[in-house]
Amino acid sequence: MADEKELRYEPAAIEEKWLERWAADPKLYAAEPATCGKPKYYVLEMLPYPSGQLHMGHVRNYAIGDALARQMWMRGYNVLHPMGWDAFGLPAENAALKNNTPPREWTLKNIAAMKRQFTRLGMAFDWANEVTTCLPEYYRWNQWFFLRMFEKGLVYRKKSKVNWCPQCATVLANEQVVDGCCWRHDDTRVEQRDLEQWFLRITHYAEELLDGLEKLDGWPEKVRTMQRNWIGRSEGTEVDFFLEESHQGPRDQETKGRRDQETQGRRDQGTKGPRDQGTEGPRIRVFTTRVDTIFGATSVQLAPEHPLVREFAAANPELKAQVEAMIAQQKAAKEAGDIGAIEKHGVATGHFALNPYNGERVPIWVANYILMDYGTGAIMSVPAHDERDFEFATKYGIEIRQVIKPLQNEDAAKLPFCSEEGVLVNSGTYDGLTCAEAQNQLQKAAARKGFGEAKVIYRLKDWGVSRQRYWGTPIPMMHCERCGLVAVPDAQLPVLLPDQIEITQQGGSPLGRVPEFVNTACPQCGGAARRETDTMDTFVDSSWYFYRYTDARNGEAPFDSAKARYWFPIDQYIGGVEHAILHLIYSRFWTKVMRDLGLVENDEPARRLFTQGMVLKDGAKMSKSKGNVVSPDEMIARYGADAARMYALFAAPPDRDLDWQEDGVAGVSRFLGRVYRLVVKYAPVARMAAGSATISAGNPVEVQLRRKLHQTIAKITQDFEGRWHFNTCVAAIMELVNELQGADGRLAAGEVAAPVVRELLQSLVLLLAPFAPLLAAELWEQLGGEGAVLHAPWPQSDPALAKEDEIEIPVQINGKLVSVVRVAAGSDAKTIEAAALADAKVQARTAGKNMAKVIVVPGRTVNLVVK
RNA sequence: GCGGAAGUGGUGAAAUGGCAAACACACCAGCCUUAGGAGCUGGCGCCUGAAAAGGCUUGCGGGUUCAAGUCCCGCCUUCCGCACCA
Repeated sequence: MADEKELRYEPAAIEEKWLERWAADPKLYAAEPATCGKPKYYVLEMLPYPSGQLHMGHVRNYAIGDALARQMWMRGYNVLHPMGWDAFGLPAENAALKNNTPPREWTLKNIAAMKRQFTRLGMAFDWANEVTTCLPEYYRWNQWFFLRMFEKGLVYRKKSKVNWCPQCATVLANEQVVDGCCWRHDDTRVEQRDLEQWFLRITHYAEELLDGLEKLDGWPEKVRTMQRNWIGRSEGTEVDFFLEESHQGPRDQETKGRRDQETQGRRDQGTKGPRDQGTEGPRIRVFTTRVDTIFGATSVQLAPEHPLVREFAAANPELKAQVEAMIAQQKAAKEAGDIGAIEKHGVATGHFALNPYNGERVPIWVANYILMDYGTGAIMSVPAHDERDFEFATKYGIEIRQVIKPLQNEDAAKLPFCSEEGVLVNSGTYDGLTCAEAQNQLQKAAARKGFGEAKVIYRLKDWGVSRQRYWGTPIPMMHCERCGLVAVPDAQLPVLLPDQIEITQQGGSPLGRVPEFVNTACPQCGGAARRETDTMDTFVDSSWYFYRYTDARNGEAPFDSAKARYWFPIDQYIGGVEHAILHLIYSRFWTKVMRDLGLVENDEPARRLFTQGMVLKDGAKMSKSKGNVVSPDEMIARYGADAARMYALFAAPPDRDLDWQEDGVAGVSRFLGRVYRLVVKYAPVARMAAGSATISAGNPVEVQLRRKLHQTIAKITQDFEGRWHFNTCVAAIMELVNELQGADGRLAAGEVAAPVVRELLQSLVLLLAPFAPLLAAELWEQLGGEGAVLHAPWPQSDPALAKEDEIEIPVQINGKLVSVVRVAAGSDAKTIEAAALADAKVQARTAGKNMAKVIVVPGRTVNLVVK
C-alpha cells in the first residue's frame, strides 16, 4: 500500500497528462458512421459566440452536455457531440473600430483562444466537424438557402419601419429591442426609420409552428408557452365598415360627433342595410375577435399611420397637425420604452362610417392605442364590452351601449362586461343568441353579403433578416438597371465578403463603400449591376448549424441528407433560456423549410430541450461593469478543471440559477483529493484481483459497502434518464466515498476481499467519469481498467445487492413522530404494527387510551390514531 | 395588467403525500504535523433548560388527509417572459 502521507492530489499534473494523451488521439470523441450498429445519440449544446473568453455560464452549459455525452458513450451509444462558433456579428466590428484589427482576424484569434479553454476543461467534442459560421465554406450555404427560399416565394422585400440603433448604426429586430433600447446598449434609445428590408416569410409556417409545439413534449412547458404567446394566434372576423361619402369640412368634432350618435343610435336597426348604401364605395376593414358585439360599436378607431388617416389629413390641416403630434408622441414613447404607460387619446376625423349590419352611422376617430402593424390597423370600438374602448369612450363622451347581457349575475351588469358568457341584446334579429352562436352567424352573414369573413391572425411577424453591417453573410442578390432584382446564380456562390474594408462608425452599409464588391455584371443581361449590400441577421447562421455538424466538410451541399436522416432529430439540445423564442423559433422554421425542400425528413430539429439556469455571483449576473466576473482560467489554475466543472453541477440543479461561490469549488476540489487518495491507496489491492476473480457471498462489511455502491449506481443511472439532478448525483458519490472512507480501517486490515475492493473502486471511478473525466481517466488507469474510461461500460446496479435487509419505520401517534422501530425489509403490515405496538415509548403514550385506528404503510410509516 | 417559475438553517441546497434539513460551504471544538489554501475526529435549524428533556419550525392565512415542504383555495414577496395584440 502506498504511503498516504505522500499522496497529494495535484490536479494540474494529472489533468495535463491526460489532456496530452487525449490530444494525441483525435478519434477519441469522433462520431461513428451510421453503419456501426450502435444506437445513435445526438447531444448538442448551443454554440458560443467567440468573444475570446469562456465565462462561467459556458462552463456550466458544457459541463452538463459533456456529462451526458460521456455517460451515453459509456452506455454504448454512437454519440455525436460537436462544437462550433457563432462567428458573425457586431462585436467583431466594434473590436475592429477599437483596436484596428480586422474582424476576421479578431474572430479567428478568439476562436483559437476559446478552443484552448474548451480543451483545457477536458470537453469531449468531436472537432472533426467543427463549424465556423464566418467562413465562406459555411456562409455560402446561408446564401444557397436564401436563394432556395427566394425561389419558393419565402423571401421578399418591403419598405418598413425598422428599429435603428444609432450606436450600432444598424437595424434591430423587434426582439433585439429591450425596453425601447438596444439589446447591446441598454443606454441607447432605438429610433424608428423607414428602409427597404429583406424578409423571410416565417408567417407562412405560423400555424405549423404553433401546432408543432403540442408534440414537443420533450421541451420545457415554459418555452412552449413563450413560443405560443410569441406566435399569438387569434381567431376573429374581418368586417368592412362603409365610408360615408359626404366629406365634410373641419368643425367642432367632439360635440358634433356626440350629437350624431344620440340621434343615430335610436334609429331602427336593420332598416338600412349595406345593400342600400356604399357597397361599392370605400371601406374600412377592421379586425375583431368579438363580432358578436358589433351592434355595440359606437365608433371606428384608426391607427395614426392608417392610409385613410393620411387621406383625411390631406384635406384637413388641423387634423393633420393633430395626427402628426400623435405619431411623434408615440414614437417618442416607443423610443423611451414606456409605450403602454402612455395615456389613451384620440381625435375625431369628422368622417363617419356605416355599420354593415344595420347601416348605423358611427364617427371615425384616430386613436393612439391602435397599432398599424397588428390586424388591419383599424378597429370597431365597443366600449360596453372592451376595457380599452371603455376607457376611451368615457374620456371622450362616446356612447356606451350594452349589447351583451351576462348569463349570471344579470343584475350586477357592471360595464365593461368583457366575458363571452352572455347573450345578445339590442342586436336586432340576433337578440337572444349566445356570443358563440352570434359570432358564427354574423360571420356567415358577412361572407354572404361580401363585407367580411372569418379570419385568423398572428402576432408573429415575418423575419426581417437585413442588416446594414459588414460582418455577416452577404445577401446573394443584385440590382440590375435593366432586369431589376436578380438572384446570384448558384454557380457564383459564395458571394465573398471582401477582406479589405475600412470599418467606420458611419451609418449605412459598410459594403456599399467597397466598389469592387458593389459593381458587378448582371448574370441575365451582362450589363452593369449593383450587389445588394445588406448582410444577413446572425440568427440565420444559428438556424441550421446543427445540420452542418453531421457533414461539416461537404463542399457540394449544405450536408448529406442521408447523414442528417441518421442523426436527426437532435436527441438532447441544451442551452440558455434566453434563446427560448428567437433562436429556437427560427431553427424550427428553418427545419420546416428544409423539409419542404426535401433535404430532411424531420419536422422539428430537437426532440428534447433543456434550458439551464444562469450563473450568478453574489446574486447578480456577472458583468464587467459590476466587477463580479469569475474567470474559468483562474478557477482551473487554482482547483483544476474537474473541480470547476463538478462544482458547476453540484451547486444547484442544472435548471436553476447558480450562485458561484469559490469556497464551494475548493470543497469539491478537496473531495476529489479524498477520492484520489482513497483509490490510489487501495489500487494495488484492486489490481491483485484482476482477471477472473469472482466475488463470494461476503462478510458484513463487504455486504454493506456493496449495498451502498449498488444503491448509488441505481440512483445516478436513474437521474441521467430522468430528472438530471446532477447535484444529488454528486452528493450520492460523496456519500459513497464517505462510507468507503469510514471503512478505511477494515479495508486496511484486509477485511474486504480484493475482488470486492476492485468492484467498489472501479465502479466509483466509472460513476465519477461523466463529472470529473480527467481524474477518472487517471484513476481508471491506476486501477488497471481496460481501455479508455470513456468506453468502459457504465456500471449496472444489482437490485438484490442494493436491497436493505432491515429498515427503520417511524411511528406516529396522531400524526406526531413518537418513535422509530426496526423491522426486516419487506415486512408486512401486521409485523410492522406489532413492532410499533411493542415499542416502549409507544406503550407509554397509549396506555389507557382508546386506539381508534391504525394506519400502516409497509416500508414507510405507522400512524396510530388515539383518543 | 396577463402568463410562468420560485420562496426550506448563517449559505448553496435535499426530501415517489410518510422521520424536514441528505450532501456540501461557513463556523465552533479537538487531534496531527517535515505548518498546508493540507489531513483526521466531533459539533452545528430555532426557542426554553446547567443538563436530562421538552416545545417550535419549510413566505402568510385557510382547507383536504390518519399524515402536507409536497395536493387545493386565497394572499404577500422575488425573479423571468409578454405587454394598448382589438
